Amino acid sequence: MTATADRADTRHAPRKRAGNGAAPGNGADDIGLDALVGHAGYAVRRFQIWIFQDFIKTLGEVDIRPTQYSVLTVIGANPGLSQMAVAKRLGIERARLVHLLDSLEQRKLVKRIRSKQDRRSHALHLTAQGETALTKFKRLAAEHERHVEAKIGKENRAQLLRILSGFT
Amino acid sequence: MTATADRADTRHAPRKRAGNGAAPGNGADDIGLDALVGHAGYAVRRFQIWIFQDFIKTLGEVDIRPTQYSVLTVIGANPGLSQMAVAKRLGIERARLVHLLDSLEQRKLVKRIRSKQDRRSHALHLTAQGETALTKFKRLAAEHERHVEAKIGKENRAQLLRILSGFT
DNA sequence: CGCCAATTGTTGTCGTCAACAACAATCTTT
DNA sequence: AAAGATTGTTGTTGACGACAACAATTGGCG
Repeated sequence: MTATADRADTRHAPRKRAGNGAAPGNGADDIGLDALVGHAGYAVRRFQIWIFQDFIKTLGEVDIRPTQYSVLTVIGANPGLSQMAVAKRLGIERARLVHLLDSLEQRKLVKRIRSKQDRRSHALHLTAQGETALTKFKRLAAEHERHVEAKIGKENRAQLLRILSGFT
Repeated sequence: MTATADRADTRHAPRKRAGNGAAPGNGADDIGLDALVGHAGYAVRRFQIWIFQDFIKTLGEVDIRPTQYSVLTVIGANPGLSQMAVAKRLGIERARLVHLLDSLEQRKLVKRIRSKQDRRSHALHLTAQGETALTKFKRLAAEHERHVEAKIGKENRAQLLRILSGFT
């Protein structure tokens, strides 16, 4: 399988840049993304990764991840909701919410109370400890939000929220 | 799932009915997100999920996912890159890129060629089949992009790209 | 030159997350 | 009462990111 010295020279197409010999030393700094630029999904994905990493880092001292935070705030604002309602509202699989709540309940932040009206469902509430913790989480989340402002600009962040307001 | 074009349910404060009786029948339509509104990360996450789902669905007939598409476009625009360079440029773990390329190479869209300059690295190229396939993928991706425009508005999409241009 | 560190691709593990499927308990409908 | 739907739960699958370890190869440096 060696040989093939001639290689037929497939020079018919790409007159782009970067020849044929892999450029490992290339620091990836001058690689053109070309067609990728102009794709909303790509930019949004990269931005979302950045935002989540900053959120996780900023709320790192309290060990709260974005999804956990969203669950806590929704329960805090609407005590007594069922797991189904929370899952539907946040776009989480109810199977996934089970594990999230297991963790939050173990940490004494949330409690599940069997509903008397519908004994299939659980009424979700914050514990007293959970309430005080949530206020701290919100303070840290606000700090994270300021990081976002510092990153893209206050005005741009406001426009972003306006543009995406339909997805909340 | 269902579109739910616009659902501006900006109801004010949710009566914190401390009732302990879970409301399972609640269609989650009138649950206040409260504190969650105003968090850039939440809006961006929901938007990104929507975008990816539309991308996957629109490119479903050719079975190409967003990450695969990004790899193909980068290789197509910069033939001969090493795996390391591609991984670094797209923010993908090089370990992850291995599997992506295994799949794309199996589908005869990409080929790895041992570099003569640095025999550790592979020069990545599109196959002839891969080139023609990519033009079709780009056509479908453009269609997806039009879906985004239809969803948030042409002007808003342009602003979004401008705001997030620093993350590409 | 020869040895040691770094790089590249690869394999493997672990944890997160979305999408499903199946199930018991419980409601709702008929 | 029987049939069907809903709720919470468990489990599986697959995409994805973060690491760690490894062989082959390259480059640096004495």
